[in-house]
Amino acid sequence: MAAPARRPTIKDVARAAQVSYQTVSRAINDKPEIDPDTKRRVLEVAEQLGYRPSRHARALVKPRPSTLGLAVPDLTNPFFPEVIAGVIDSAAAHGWQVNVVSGGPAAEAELLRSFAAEVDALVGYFNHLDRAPEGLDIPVVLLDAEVRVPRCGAVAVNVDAGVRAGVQHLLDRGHRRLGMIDCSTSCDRYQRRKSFQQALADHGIALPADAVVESEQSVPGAERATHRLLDSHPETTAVFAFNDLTAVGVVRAAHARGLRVPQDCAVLGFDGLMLGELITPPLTTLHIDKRRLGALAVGEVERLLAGEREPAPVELTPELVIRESA
Amino acid sequence: MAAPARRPTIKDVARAAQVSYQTVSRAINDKPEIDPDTKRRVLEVAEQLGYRPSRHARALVKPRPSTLGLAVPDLTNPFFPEVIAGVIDSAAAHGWQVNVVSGGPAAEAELLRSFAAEVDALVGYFNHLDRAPEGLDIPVVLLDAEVRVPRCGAVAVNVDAGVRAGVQHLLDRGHRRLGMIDCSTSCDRYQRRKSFQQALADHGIALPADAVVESEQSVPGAERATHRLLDSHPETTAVFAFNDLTAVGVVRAAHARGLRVPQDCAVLGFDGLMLGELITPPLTTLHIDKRRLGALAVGEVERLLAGEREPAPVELTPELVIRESA
DNA sequence: CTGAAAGCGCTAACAA
DNA sequence: TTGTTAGCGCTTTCAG
Repeated sequence: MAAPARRPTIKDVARAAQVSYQTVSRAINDKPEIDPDTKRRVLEVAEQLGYRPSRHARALVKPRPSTLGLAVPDLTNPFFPEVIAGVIDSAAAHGWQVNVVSGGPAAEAELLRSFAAEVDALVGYFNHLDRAPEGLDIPVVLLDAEVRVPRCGAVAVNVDAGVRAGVQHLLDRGHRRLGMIDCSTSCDRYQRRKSFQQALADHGIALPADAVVESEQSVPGAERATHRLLDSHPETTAVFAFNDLTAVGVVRAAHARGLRVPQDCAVLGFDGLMLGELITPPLTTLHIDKRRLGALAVGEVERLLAGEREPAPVELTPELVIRESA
Repeated sequence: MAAPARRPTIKDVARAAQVSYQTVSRAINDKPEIDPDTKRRVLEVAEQLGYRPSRHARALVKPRPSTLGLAVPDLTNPFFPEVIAGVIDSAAAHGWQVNVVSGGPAAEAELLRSFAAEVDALVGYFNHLDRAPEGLDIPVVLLDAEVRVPRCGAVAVNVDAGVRAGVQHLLDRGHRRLGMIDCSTSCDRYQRRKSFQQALADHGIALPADAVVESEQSVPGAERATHRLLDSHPETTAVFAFNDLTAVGVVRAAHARGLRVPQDCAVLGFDGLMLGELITPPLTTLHIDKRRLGALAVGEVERLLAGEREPAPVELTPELVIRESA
């Protein structure tokens, strides 16, 4: 009968090397109290047997966090991969792995339950959660959360500051008839809209209610929304888009209507994606340092793991990058 | 003295519920041999205590693969997030988590060692590995691997077929003076170049050696490379780009030289990124179903896990998508 | 239906 | 320097 394809354990190594299995443990863990020769021999045998310690057995004995769960709504939106990269890089510095899940709202509830069971901490966008993921005793860091959740870390983008900087820029350029393409799918539901309305109000600029139009968070969705906006408000000279992805849609719709960007219709994005630099005209946008966002989230995980109860929410302020679209 | 913040274990639940801890096990594992009432009560207590079973202890007792490692070279390249999405989705169907690592070649060797220790299978792009990752007894699936590696699964893109379809298209459009922007960073090092040269040779079209120019895999890199190409070969009427990212660079460089695309200089991409649809003019490209690529890779993992030794390499053929750039 | 006992692979005491 | 003994949290026999 053939030997079972079972992975070799520490005991197999011990047997093969003619030592007790604790000695093997010492060898592979680089402990001082072991004879160099024995160690070398043990290591050799281990190598030869293809031995690799079981992470589960190890984790059982010395429990320390090893895996971080990261939930993003949509890998297709170029915003998120950069956040992921930021998380992965900083997590690596702590020796943590990153488990990524990506799923729409539907997946969220169910997914999260099983997912969370497998990680030592959780960071992510939880759009449709009014409160913290329930029954989790692991640290949770919310990204762009609309509300503060007790016992959860949070890193947010200072949308208000960003929107105000954008509005200021548009006003500086002489625009008075503004419109907005907004999306409701984000965690900071309507934050951009509220800030936009408030900023204009503060400047005494009128904004018809239907000059803010709702859109899917996609290029074609934004194109349709823009047509609706410009149909009802052809006098619009500048459009504030929910993000760069939708801004691209706005530009396309404007072009389709024979409008020049920015002369006839200025377009302002949000996010600062590479994509925005590449289209014609290059997008003026409120740039967010997405990698840093990810890194900050990991920082919060660290604090939570260290026992901090209610870390103050961390904020990232977008920076106006003026290119050609506005 | 305050209670330690230790996570409740199965024993804590047992104590609280006044049963033995095996009974708790039965309850949480939905075993038949348990009184419904007891079960409900136990579950209640567990819930209330915030009990969650330890994945490590579980995995120790019933060893079954739970985590899949996924290595991609660059999260910033929009190609990879889609592959990741494909992997995550199919992995989820198996109840597997996905650990993502992203790292350049530098990270690769060292990273991989520690990374691989934590996963039950590995799929990814291993650019600079001539042979399979060593000393891994876990299943490995290579993406776009240049060479077959014993005992490893592989899913590859049929670059040759793609390139030939692209070349055919260019020739059909009447182009005879072709150039290529190639990158060396990929796993299928020089595969595109070789196919390109061969395809042209098969059609009896001359291709000067320096009409294939090497580029960084980035937009600005491709811009520079294109200028070099067009400086030495101003007669070029069509450029085959390594991928869509570089194709964007080619288009920009052409525009910068006052060339119209495609009239003065046609540009053909590879990959089929959303980005390509969004730029001006929209890119004609060889579209790869990236999600499917990821899904296929998971399929190979499954086979390897099932004990198959040398699965035949799986191939995906790019599809020509004709838009406006060529 | 429920409890007791063994053991998964490993590390950390403690002895020798 | 090495081996012995526990025990991490859990599932699975096997008795009761």
